[in-house]
Amino acid sequence: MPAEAASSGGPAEPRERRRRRGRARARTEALLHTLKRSRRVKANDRERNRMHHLNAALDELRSVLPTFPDDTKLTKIETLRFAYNYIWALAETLRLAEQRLPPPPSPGSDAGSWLSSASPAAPSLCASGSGPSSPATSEDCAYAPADPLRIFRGLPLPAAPGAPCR
DNA sequence: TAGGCCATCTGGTCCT
DNA sequence: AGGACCAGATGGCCTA
Repeated sequence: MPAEAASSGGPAEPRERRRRRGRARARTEALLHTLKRSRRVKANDRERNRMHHLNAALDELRSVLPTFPDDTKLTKIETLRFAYNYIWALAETLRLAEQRLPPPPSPGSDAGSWLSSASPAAPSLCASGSGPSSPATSEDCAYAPADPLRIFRGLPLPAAPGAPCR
């Protein structure tokens, strides 16, 4: 190897060689750019896919929540809050029902043992961490039902009992 | 027109 | 190294 090649771009380097080196660098930079670009495009594709899956799961959740004929589609945040309160209300309903039931006939049976916990250990969605016995008390979760049977998504109690509140 | 909701892009971080 | 996850930014659409 000649001495001039060791020092990069020294004054002794022939012009032609410098030019070739510049072209090579430009080529690798362009290659790097396209590589980065294609990785980014692939990552975008995956991210889009991931969000589609997330939305599909959210749609599934919506589909099992009680809705009303003229109901508009729940937003994402509404769906999550509604589901949270719905689960809490169902668990509370079971708890109340269990309190009124006679003790199970066969003590050994574990049927119904899943009902025995006083209330669901509801994971709180709220930063303030409301207790398991009631859902949602923080500002973010301001949709806490006062009545366990009240399935709703955030508006005041219905005027008439039984009327769907939304 | 402002505000809410949403989809998408993007760069950073963590995990396998 | 590559993928998953996350949060911020941006722009479009819709409604009051």
